[in-house]
Amino acid sequence: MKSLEELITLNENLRKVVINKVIAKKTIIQRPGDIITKGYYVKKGLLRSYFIDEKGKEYTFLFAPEDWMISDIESSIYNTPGTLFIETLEDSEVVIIDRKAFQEMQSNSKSLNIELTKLLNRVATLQKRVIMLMSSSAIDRYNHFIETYPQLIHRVPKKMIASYLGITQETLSKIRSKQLKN
Amino acid sequence: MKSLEELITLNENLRKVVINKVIAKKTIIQRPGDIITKGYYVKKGLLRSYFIDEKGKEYTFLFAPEDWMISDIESSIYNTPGTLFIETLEDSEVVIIDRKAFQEMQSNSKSLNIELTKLLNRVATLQKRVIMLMSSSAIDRYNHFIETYPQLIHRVPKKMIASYLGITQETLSKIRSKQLKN
DNA sequence: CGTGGAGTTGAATACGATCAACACCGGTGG
DNA sequence: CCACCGGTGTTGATCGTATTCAACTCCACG
Repeated sequence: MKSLEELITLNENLRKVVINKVIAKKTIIQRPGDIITKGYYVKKGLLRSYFIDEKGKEYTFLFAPEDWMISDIESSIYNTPGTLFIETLEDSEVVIIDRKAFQEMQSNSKSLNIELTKLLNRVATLQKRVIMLMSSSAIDRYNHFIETYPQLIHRVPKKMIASYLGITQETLSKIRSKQLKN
Repeated sequence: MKSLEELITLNENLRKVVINKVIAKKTIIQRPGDIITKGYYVKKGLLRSYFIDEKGKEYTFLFAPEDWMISDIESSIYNTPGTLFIETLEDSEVVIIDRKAFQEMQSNSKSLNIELTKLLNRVATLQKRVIMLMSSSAIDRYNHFIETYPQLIHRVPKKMIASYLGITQETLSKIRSKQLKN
Protein backbone atom coordinates (compact mmCIF):
# COMPACT_ATOMS: atom_id res chain seq x y z
CA MET A 1 0.00 0.00 0.00
CA LYS A 2 1.42 3.36 -0.97
CA SER A 3 2.28 5.94 1.63
CA LEU A 4 0.04 8.83 2.44
CA GLU A 5 2.65 11.28 1.22
CA GLU A 6 2.67 9.78 -2.22
CA LEU A 7 -1.07 9.78 -2.30
CA ILE A 8 -1.53 13.43 -1.51
CA THR A 9 1.51 15.00 -3.09
CA LEU A 10 1.68 13.35 -6.45
CA ASN A 11 -1.40 14.91 -7.87
CA GLU A 12 -2.51 18.44 -7.17
CA ASN A 13 -6.02 17.79 -8.33
CA LEU A 14 -6.33 14.95 -5.93
CA ARG A 15 -5.16 17.13 -3.08
CA LYS A 16 -8.17 19.34 -3.46
CA VAL A 17 -10.55 16.58 -2.52
CA VAL A 18 -8.81 14.97 0.43
CA ILE A 19 -9.64 16.11 3.94
CA ASN A 20 -7.91 15.20 7.18
CA LYS A 21 -10.15 14.35 10.06
CA VAL A 22 -9.94 13.04 13.60
CA ILE A 23 -12.73 10.70 14.59
CA ALA A 24 -13.49 9.32 18.05
CA LYS A 25 -13.71 5.58 18.51
CA LYS A 26 -17.00 3.74 18.14
CA THR A 27 -18.24 6.25 15.61
CA ILE A 28 -20.20 4.92 12.68
CA ILE A 29 -19.10 7.05 9.78
CA GLN A 30 -21.05 5.33 7.04
CA ARG A 31 -24.19 3.22 6.85
CA PRO A 32 -25.86 1.01 4.26
CA GLY A 33 -28.06 3.11 2.04
CA ASP A 34 -25.83 6.15 2.17
CA ILE A 35 -25.70 7.65 -1.27
CA ILE A 36 -22.50 9.58 -0.87
CA THR A 37 -19.89 7.05 0.16
CA LYS A 38 -16.26 7.97 0.68
CA GLY A 39 -12.90 6.33 0.91
CA TYR A 40 -10.90 6.47 4.14
CA TYR A 41 -7.16 6.27 4.35
CA VAL A 42 -6.15 5.44 7.92
CA LYS A 43 -3.22 7.54 9.22
CA LYS A 44 -3.69 6.43 12.79
CA GLY A 45 -6.15 4.20 14.59
CA LEU A 46 -8.35 1.39 13.37
CA LEU A 47 -11.46 1.22 11.22
CA ARG A 48 -13.74 -1.65 10.32
CA SER A 49 -16.33 -2.30 7.62
CA TYR A 50 -19.13 -4.80 8.18
CA PHE A 51 -22.58 -5.78 7.08
CA ILE A 52 -25.63 -7.15 8.86
CA ASP A 53 -27.83 -9.85 7.36
CA GLU A 54 -31.63 -10.18 7.60
CA LYS A 55 -31.32 -12.10 10.85
CA GLY A 56 -29.33 -9.29 12.41
CA LYS A 57 -26.08 -11.24 12.36
CA GLU A 58 -22.96 -9.16 11.86
CA TYR A 59 -20.12 -9.97 9.45
CA THR A 60 -16.84 -8.09 9.49
CA PHE A 61 -15.70 -7.40 6.00
CA LEU A 62 -12.37 -5.67 6.52
CA PHE A 63 -10.16 -4.29 9.27
CA ALA A 64 -8.13 -1.22 8.33
CA PRO A 65 -5.26 -0.34 10.67
CA GLU A 66 -2.64 2.30 9.94
CA ASP A 67 -1.86 2.86 6.24
CA TRP A 68 -4.83 0.88 5.00
CA MET A 69 -7.67 2.10 2.85
CA ILE A 70 -11.25 1.25 3.60
CA SER A 71 -14.36 2.03 1.60
CA ASP A 72 -17.49 0.58 0.09
CA ILE A 73 -15.71 0.62 -3.19
CA GLU A 74 -18.39 -0.32 -5.70
CA SER A 75 -20.78 2.18 -4.19
CA SER A 76 -18.12 4.88 -4.34
CA ILE A 77 -17.42 4.42 -7.97
CA TYR A 78 -20.79 3.43 -9.32
CA ASN A 79 -22.51 6.05 -7.20
CA THR A 80 -25.03 3.58 -5.84
CA PRO A 81 -26.27 3.26 -2.24
CA GLY A 82 -23.74 1.66 0.05
CA THR A 83 -24.09 -1.82 1.51
CA LEU A 84 -21.56 -1.67 4.34
CA PHE A 85 -21.21 -0.03 7.70
CA ILE A 86 -17.87 1.65 8.33
CA GLU A 87 -16.93 2.51 11.92
CA THR A 88 -13.93 3.47 14.02
CA LEU A 89 -12.77 0.93 16.60
CA GLU A 90 -10.18 3.31 18.06
CA ASP A 91 -9.71 7.06 18.06
CA SER A 92 -8.49 7.56 14.53
CA GLU A 93 -7.01 10.05 12.14
CA VAL A 94 -8.17 9.51 8.61
CA VAL A 95 -7.87 11.11 5.23
CA ILE A 96 -11.26 11.26 3.61
CA ILE A 97 -11.18 10.73 -0.11
CA ASP A 98 -14.14 12.09 -1.94
CA ARG A 99 -15.74 10.43 -4.91
CA LYS A 100 -14.25 13.20 -6.99
CA ALA A 101 -10.92 11.49 -6.51
CA PHE A 102 -12.32 8.47 -8.23
CA GLN A 103 -13.77 10.57 -10.99
CA GLU A 104 -10.27 11.94 -11.50
CA MET A 105 -9.28 8.45 -12.44
CA GLN A 106 -11.76 8.23 -15.22
CA SER A 107 -10.87 10.97 -17.61
CA ASN A 108 -7.73 9.83 -19.35
CA SER A 109 -8.34 7.03 -21.76
CA LYS A 110 -11.22 4.92 -22.85
CA SER A 111 -9.38 1.62 -22.87
CA LEU A 112 -8.21 2.35 -19.37
CA ASN A 113 -11.74 2.92 -18.22
CA ILE A 114 -12.69 -0.45 -19.62
CA GLU A 115 -9.91 -2.12 -17.71
CA LEU A 116 -10.96 -0.31 -14.59
CA THR A 117 -14.54 -1.37 -15.05
CA LYS A 118 -13.44 -4.97 -15.38
CA LEU A 119 -11.38 -4.70 -12.24
CA LEU A 120 -14.28 -3.16 -10.37
CA ASN A 121 -16.64 -5.86 -11.55
CA ARG A 122 -14.14 -8.35 -10.27
CA VAL A 123 -14.01 -6.68 -6.89
CA ALA A 124 -17.79 -6.55 -6.73
CA THR A 125 -18.09 -10.22 -7.66
CA LEU A 126 -15.52 -11.26 -5.09
CA GLN A 127 -17.15 -9.12 -2.41
CA LYS A 128 -20.45 -10.84 -3.01
CA ARG A 129 -18.77 -14.21 -2.99
CA VAL A 130 -17.10 -13.55 0.36
CA ILE A 131 -20.41 -12.42 1.80
CA MET A 132 -22.13 -15.51 0.46
CA LEU A 133 -19.50 -17.86 1.84
CA MET A 134 -19.62 -16.23 5.24
CA SER A 135 -23.32 -15.79 5.72
CA SER A 136 -25.19 -18.43 3.75
CA SER A 137 -25.86 -22.14 4.11
CA ALA A 138 -25.12 -24.58 1.32
CA ILE A 139 -28.77 -24.51 0.26
CA ASP A 140 -28.87 -20.72 0.08
CA ARG A 141 -25.63 -20.60 -1.86
CA TYR A 142 -26.99 -23.11 -4.36
CA ASN A 143 -30.25 -21.21 -4.78
CA HIS A 144 -28.34 -18.01 -5.28
CA PHE A 145 -26.18 -19.71 -7.88
CA ILE A 146 -29.10 -20.96 -9.98
CA GLU A 147 -30.68 -17.52 -9.84
CA THR A 148 -27.49 -15.79 -10.87
CA TYR A 149 -26.27 -18.27 -13.49
CA PRO A 150 -29.33 -20.18 -14.69
CA GLN A 151 -27.67 -21.29 -17.90
CA LEU A 152 -24.62 -22.78 -16.25
CA ILE A 153 -26.42 -25.60 -14.44
CA HIS A 154 -26.89 -27.42 -17.72
CA ARG A 155 -23.45 -26.67 -19.09
CA VAL A 156 -21.27 -27.43 -16.11
CA PRO A 157 -20.73 -30.78 -14.37
CA LYS A 158 -22.39 -30.72 -10.97
CA LYS A 159 -19.20 -31.61 -9.19
CA MET A 160 -17.69 -28.36 -10.46
CA ILE A 161 -20.66 -26.37 -9.30
CA ALA A 162 -20.22 -27.98 -5.90
CA SER A 163 -16.56 -26.99 -5.90
CA TYR A 164 -17.57 -23.42 -6.76
CA LEU A 165 -20.07 -23.32 -3.91
CA GLY A 166 -17.56 -24.71 -1.47
CA ILE A 167 -19.44 -27.97 -0.80
CA THR A 168 -19.01 -31.61 -1.84
CA GLN A 169 -20.76 -33.12 -4.82
CA GLU A 170 -22.64 -35.47 -2.48
CA THR A 171 -24.05 -32.56 -0.50
CA LEU A 172 -25.07 -30.78 -3.70
CA SER A 173 -26.78 -33.91 -4.93
CA LYS A 174 -28.77 -34.21 -1.70
CA ILE A 175 -29.75 -30.56 -1.84
CA ARG A 176 -31.00 -30.96 -5.38
CA SER A 177 -33.08 -34.05 -4.63
CA LYS A 178 -34.69 -32.28 -1.68
CA GLN A 179 -35.60 -29.32 -3.87
CA LEU A 180 -37.41 -31.58 -6.33
CA LYS A 181 -39.67 -32.93 -3.61
CA ASN A 182 -41.19 -29.46 -3.09
CA MET B 1 -19.04 -6.26 -18.72
CA LYS B 2 -18.18 -4.30 -21.86
CA SER B 3 -18.66 -5.82 -25.27
CA LEU B 4 -15.82 -7.28 -27.26
CA GLU B 5 -16.19 -4.63 -29.91
CA GLU B 6 -15.60 -1.84 -27.47
CA LEU B 7 -12.65 -3.64 -26.06
CA ILE B 8 -10.80 -4.06 -29.32
CA THR B 9 -11.78 -0.96 -31.24
CA LEU B 10 -11.38 1.78 -28.72
CA ASN B 11 -7.66 1.64 -28.46
CA GLU B 12 -5.31 0.88 -31.30
CA ASN B 13 -2.46 0.02 -29.01
CA LEU B 14 -4.58 -2.50 -27.27
CA ARG B 15 -5.52 -4.08 -30.56
CA LYS B 16 -1.93 -4.98 -31.25
CA VAL B 17 -1.79 -7.34 -28.32
CA VAL B 18 -5.05 -9.22 -28.60
CA ILE B 19 -5.19 -12.54 -30.44
CA ASN B 20 -8.24 -14.58 -31.41
CA LYS B 21 -8.02 -18.28 -30.82
CA VAL B 22 -10.21 -21.38 -30.97
CA ILE B 23 -9.56 -23.92 -28.23
CA ALA B 24 -11.01 -27.42 -27.93
CA LYS B 25 -12.85 -28.37 -24.78
CA LYS B 26 -11.04 -29.93 -21.82
CA THR B 27 -7.86 -28.08 -22.66
CA ILE B 28 -5.84 -26.69 -19.79
CA ILE B 29 -4.51 -23.40 -21.09
CA GLN B 30 -2.78 -22.21 -17.95
CA ARG B 31 -1.29 -23.86 -14.87
CA PRO B 32 -0.06 -22.71 -11.47
CA GLY B 33 3.55 -21.65 -11.71
CA ASP B 34 3.25 -20.31 -15.23
CA ILE B 35 5.22 -17.10 -15.40
CA ILE B 36 3.49 -15.60 -18.40
CA THR B 37 -0.17 -15.50 -17.53
CA LYS B 38 -2.75 -14.04 -19.87
CA GLY B 39 -6.27 -12.73 -19.79
CA TYR B 40 -9.01 -14.51 -21.73
CA TYR B 41 -12.12 -12.85 -23.04
CA VAL B 42 -14.69 -15.50 -23.92
CA LYS B 43 -16.45 -14.91 -27.25
CA LYS B 44 -18.02 -18.35 -27.33
CA GLY B 45 -17.90 -21.39 -25.10
CA LEU B 46 -17.08 -21.75 -21.43
CA LEU B 47 -13.90 -21.48 -19.39
CA ARG B 48 -13.17 -22.19 -15.76
CA SER B 49 -10.44 -21.23 -13.33
CA TYR B 50 -9.69 -23.40 -10.31
CA PHE B 51 -7.04 -24.27 -7.80
CA ILE B 52 -6.03 -27.48 -6.05
CA ASP B 53 -5.04 -27.58 -2.40
CA GLU B 54 -2.34 -29.72 -0.74
CA LYS B 55 -4.78 -32.59 -0.29
CA GLY B 56 -5.56 -32.60 -3.99
CA LYS B 57 -9.01 -31.17 -3.52
CA GLU B 58 -10.24 -28.95 -6.32
CA TYR B 59 -11.93 -25.56 -5.89
CA THR B 60 -13.58 -23.75 -8.76
CA PHE B 61 -12.76 -20.09 -8.61
CA LEU B 62 -14.73 -18.69 -11.53
CA PHE B 63 -16.86 -19.79 -14.47
CA ALA B 64 -16.57 -17.62 -17.56
CA PRO B 65 -19.29 -18.10 -20.18
CA GLU B 66 -19.77 -15.85 -23.20
CA ASP B 67 -18.66 -12.22 -22.73
CA TRP B 68 -16.82 -12.86 -19.49
CA MET B 69 -13.18 -12.28 -18.75
CA ILE B 70 -11.09 -14.83 -16.92
CA SER B 71 -7.50 -14.57 -15.75
CA ASP B 72 -5.18 -14.98 -12.82
CA ILE B 73 -5.27 -11.27 -12.46
CA GLU B 74 -2.67 -10.55 -9.80
CA SER B 75 -0.18 -12.76 -11.55
CA SER B 76 -0.85 -10.99 -14.82
CA ILE B 77 -0.22 -7.57 -13.46
CA TYR B 78 2.48 -8.20 -10.90
CA ASN B 79 4.27 -10.57 -13.24
CA THR B 80 4.48 -13.30 -10.62
CA PRO B 81 3.88 -17.04 -11.08
CA GLY B 82 0.23 -17.94 -11.44
CA THR B 83 -1.76 -19.79 -8.80
CA LEU B 84 -4.76 -20.94 -10.81
CA PHE B 85 -5.54 -23.47 -13.48
CA ILE B 86 -7.56 -22.15 -16.40
CA GLU B 87 -9.27 -24.67 -18.69
CA THR B 88 -11.95 -24.87 -21.35
CA LEU B 89 -15.10 -26.78 -20.45
CA GLU B 90 -16.54 -26.48 -23.97
CA ASP B 91 -15.07 -25.81 -27.39
CA SER B 92 -14.40 -22.11 -27.10
CA GLU B 93 -13.39 -19.00 -28.99
CA VAL B 94 -11.39 -16.63 -26.89
CA VAL B 95 -9.52 -13.38 -27.24
CA ILE B 96 -6.17 -13.65 -25.56
CA ILE B 97 -5.07 -10.47 -23.89
CA ASP B 98 -1.37 -10.17 -23.30
CA ARG B 99 0.21 -8.61 -20.26
CA LYS B 100 1.22 -5.75 -22.52
CA ALA B 101 -2.39 -4.67 -22.45
CA PHE B 102 -2.10 -4.24 -18.74
CA GLN B 103 1.14 -2.35 -19.08
CA GLU B 104 -0.68 -0.01 -21.42
CA MET B 105 -2.81 0.90 -18.48
CA GLN B 106 0.06 2.03 -16.38
CA SER B 107 1.69 4.87 -18.21
CA ASN B 108 -0.66 7.78 -17.91
CA SER B 109 -0.71 9.26 -14.45
CA LYS B 110 0.90 8.55 -11.14
CA SER B 111 -2.18 9.09 -9.03
CA LEU B 112 -4.01 6.72 -11.30
CA ASN B 113 -1.40 4.06 -10.80
CA ILE B 114 -1.85 4.39 -7.08
CA GLU B 115 -5.57 3.89 -7.41
CA LEU B 116 -4.99 0.89 -9.61
CA THR B 117 -2.56 -0.61 -7.15
CA LYS B 118 -5.07 -0.22 -4.38
CA LEU B 119 -7.72 -1.89 -6.47
CA LEU B 120 -5.41 -4.74 -7.31
CA ASN B 121 -4.46 -5.24 -3.70
CA ARG B 122 -8.13 -5.38 -2.95
CA VAL B 123 -8.70 -8.03 -5.57
CA ALA B 124 -5.76 -10.04 -4.29
CA THR B 125 -6.96 -9.82 -0.71
CA LEU B 126 -10.47 -10.86 -1.65
CA GLN B 127 -9.19 -13.75 -3.77
CA LYS B 128 -7.23 -15.08 -0.83
CA ARG B 129 -10.22 -14.62 1.41
CA VAL B 130 -12.46 -16.61 -0.91
CA ILE B 131 -9.89 -19.37 -1.08
CA MET B 132 -9.55 -19.42 2.70
CA LEU B 133 -13.30 -19.55 3.24
CA MET B 134 -13.71 -22.38 0.76
CA SER B 135 -10.78 -24.56 1.64
CA SER B 136 -9.88 -24.07 5.30
CA SER B 137 -11.32 -25.10 8.63
CA ALA B 138 -12.05 -22.57 11.36
CA ILE B 139 -8.76 -23.43 13.07
CA ASP B 140 -6.73 -22.91 9.91
CA ARG B 141 -8.48 -19.63 9.20
CA TYR B 142 -7.72 -18.42 12.70
CA ASN B 143 -4.07 -19.41 12.49
CA HIS B 144 -3.77 -17.69 9.15
CA PHE B 145 -5.33 -14.59 10.64
CA ILE B 146 -2.89 -14.31 13.54
CA GLU B 147 0.01 -14.82 11.15
CA THR B 148 -1.25 -12.18 8.77
CA TYR B 149 -2.44 -9.59 11.29
CA PRO B 150 -0.55 -10.29 14.52
CA GLN B 151 -1.21 -6.82 15.91
CA LEU B 152 -4.94 -6.92 15.46
CA ILE B 153 -5.65 -9.69 17.96
CA HIS B 154 -4.96 -7.31 20.81
CA ARG B 155 -6.74 -4.34 19.31
CA VAL B 156 -9.95 -5.92 18.08
CA PRO B 157 -12.72 -7.53 20.16
CA LYS B 158 -12.67 -11.29 19.62
CA LYS B 159 -16.27 -11.37 18.52
CA MET B 160 -15.35 -9.16 15.58
CA ILE B 161 -12.45 -11.41 14.67
CA ALA B 162 -14.88 -14.32 14.74
CA SER B 163 -17.23 -12.41 12.46
CA TYR B 164 -14.34 -11.76 10.10
CA LEU B 165 -13.39 -15.44 10.03
CA GLY B 166 -16.98 -16.49 9.43
CA ILE B 167 -17.38 -18.36 12.72
CA THR B 168 -19.18 -17.67 16.01
CA GLN B 169 -17.45 -16.11 18.97
CA GLU B 170 -18.02 -19.31 20.97
CA THR B 171 -16.19 -21.39 18.39
CA LEU B 172 -13.31 -18.91 18.32
CA SER B 173 -13.11 -19.02 22.09
CA LYS B 174 -12.89 -22.81 22.07
CA ILE B 175 -10.24 -22.77 19.35
CA ARG B 176 -8.16 -20.35 21.38
CA SER B 177 -8.36 -22.35 24.60
CA LYS B 178 -7.30 -25.49 22.75
CA GLN B 179 -4.29 -23.70 21.30
CA LEU B 180 -3.10 -22.69 24.77
CA LYS B 181 -3.01 -26.30 25.93
CA ASN B 182 -0.29 -27.07 23.37
C1' DC C 1 -20.94 0.67 42.87
C1' DG C 2 -23.80 -2.11 39.52
C1' DT C 3 -25.03 -3.13 34.98
C1' DG C 4 -24.43 -4.79 30.47
C1' DG C 5 -21.43 -6.40 27.08
C1' DA C 6 -17.41 -9.55 26.19
C1' DG C 7 -15.57 -13.77 26.79
C1' DT C 8 -15.63 -18.58 28.32
C1' DT C 9 -17.38 -23.20 28.98
C1' DG C 10 -20.54 -27.10 28.52
C1' DA C 11 -24.44 -29.79 26.52
C1' DA C 12 -27.34 -30.67 22.84
C1' DT C 13 -28.09 -30.15 18.03
C1' DA C 14 -27.55 -29.53 13.05
C1' DC C 15 -25.14 -29.36 8.98
C1' DG C 16 -22.02 -30.91 5.86
C1' DA C 17 -18.02 -34.22 5.06
C1' DT C 18 -16.51 -38.69 4.52
C1' DC C 19 -16.91 -43.35 3.21
C1' DA C 20 -19.08 -46.77 0.61
C1' DA C 21 -22.12 -48.85 -2.70
C1' DC C 22 -24.45 -48.56 -6.82
C1' DA C 23 -27.03 -46.76 -11.11
C1' DC C 24 -26.37 -44.46 -15.26
C1' DC C 25 -24.67 -42.88 -19.08
C1' DG C 26 -21.07 -41.59 -22.88
C1' DG C 27 -17.19 -42.57 -25.07
C1' DT C 28 -13.73 -45.93 -26.85
C1' DG C 29 -11.82 -49.87 -28.69
C1' DG C 30 -12.50 -54.43 -30.20
C1' DC D 1 -22.16 -51.90 -33.63
C1' DC D 2 -21.98 -53.41 -29.27
C1' DA D 3 -19.64 -54.30 -24.91
C1' DC D 4 -17.01 -52.54 -21.66
C1' DC D 5 -15.02 -49.20 -18.79
C1' DG D 6 -14.46 -45.00 -16.19
C1' DG D 7 -16.31 -41.07 -14.59
C1' DT D 8 -20.55 -38.59 -13.01
C1' DG D 9 -24.16 -38.47 -10.10
C1' DT D 10 -27.10 -40.46 -6.46
C1' DT D 11 -28.23 -42.42 -1.99
C1' DG D 12 -27.48 -44.11 2.72
C1' DA D 13 -24.85 -44.57 7.15
C1' DT D 14 -21.66 -42.64 10.02
C1' DC D 15 -18.62 -39.14 11.75
C1' DG D 16 -16.82 -34.60 12.86
C1' DT D 17 -16.98 -29.75 13.07
C1' DA D 18 -19.24 -25.75 14.10
C1' DT D 19 -23.76 -23.73 15.75
C1' DT D 20 -27.07 -22.91 19.05
C1' DC D 21 -28.61 -22.33 23.59
C1' DA D 22 -27.64 -21.58 28.24
C1' DA D 23 -25.19 -20.39 32.33
C1' DC D 24 -21.63 -18.01 34.43
C1' DT D 25 -17.39 -14.76 35.14
C1' DC D 26 -15.15 -10.66 34.55
C1' DC D 27 -14.29 -6.17 33.66
C1' DA D 28 -15.04 -1.52 31.69
C1' DC D 29 -17.79 2.17 31.85
C1' DG D 30 -21.45 5.07 33.17
